[in-house]
Amino acid sequence: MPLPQTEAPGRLQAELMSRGLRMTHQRRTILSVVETAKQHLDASQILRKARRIDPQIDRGTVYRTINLLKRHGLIDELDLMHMQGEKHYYERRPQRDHIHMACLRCGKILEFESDLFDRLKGQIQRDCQFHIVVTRLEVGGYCNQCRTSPSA
Amino acid sequence: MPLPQTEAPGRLQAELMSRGLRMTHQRRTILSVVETAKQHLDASQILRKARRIDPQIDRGTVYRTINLLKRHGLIDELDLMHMQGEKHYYERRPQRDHIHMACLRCGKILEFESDLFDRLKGQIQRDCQFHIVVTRLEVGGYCNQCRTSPSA
DNA sequence: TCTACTATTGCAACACGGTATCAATAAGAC
DNA sequence: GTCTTATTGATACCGTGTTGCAATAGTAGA
Repeated sequence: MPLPQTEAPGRLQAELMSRGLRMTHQRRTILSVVETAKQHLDASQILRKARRIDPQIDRGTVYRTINLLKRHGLIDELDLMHMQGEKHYYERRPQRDHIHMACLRCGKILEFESDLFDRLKGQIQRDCQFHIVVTRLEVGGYCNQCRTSPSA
Repeated sequence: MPLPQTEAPGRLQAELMSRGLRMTHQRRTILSVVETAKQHLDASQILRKARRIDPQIDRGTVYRTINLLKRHGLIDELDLMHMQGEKHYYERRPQRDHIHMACLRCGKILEFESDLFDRLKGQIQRDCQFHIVVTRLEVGGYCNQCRTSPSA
């Protein structure tokens, strides 16, 4: 059951098309999965969700599309402190960078935006004369519940 | 050619012994490699260097020792923006956290300490009520030379 | 120094994320 | 519709990291 071709293209799809890339229905499917994701997905989760829409989709195509989106700066790759295995997680690149905090006990992922973080990036650019393309700040530790709950 | 048993134990070795762990000569060898490393090493580099000292050392032992050091908070694991493959790099945990900057063109790794970073961590602990165990701030971009050199 | 206990090792097989190759297919321009 | 060529699916492959198990070797205690 392919996506209806008439569907209003999401931002990712519009971005890729404006860059002159071919919009295959496999790509459309994968983009819609990434675009509507409620949490951070890894490659195999993206594949699974994409196959619910188009069961023929291949693993390789998912990896190739992820790389395409990465190269175009449309998604960010996260490790989330490698809490389970060595997989990577993806999210649409946000307007403003944020920090990911992973609770080492319950596995919850928290996000946090901060002026200090923005200023720190400015400092890096200035003091190190380093032109920043992408940043990744991940923090491992214990969230409020896990810190304070009985058997912590 | 095993390390002389009389060698003054490094800090890593002393730490592990003080925690009551068995000090095998394989561990001593691996610790000495990690401790004397001039740059960030990945697991297979650690194995190669360790085998120059003790050719019998097994890959599994290297991974087990790395995990041991990680669990005890004695080394930090880095991704260095996955510039080549999915391997991880290791370094002794420093007194003060620092930022890693990876040049996407020449591959150079720069390190940077910053008060702003320290303050940001404080803010995270306070505002998010999150108890920080480990942080990793990695930045990908272009270093000064690569930004300004002709064919950049 | 010897003994006994058990953590640790080497080995080999495995799990898994991700990549490469290549013929077949299908976007999209004309 | 036709043609060009980017993209796909299939498959084999690579490298990192893990696991199970019998053999080995630290270490504590006598």
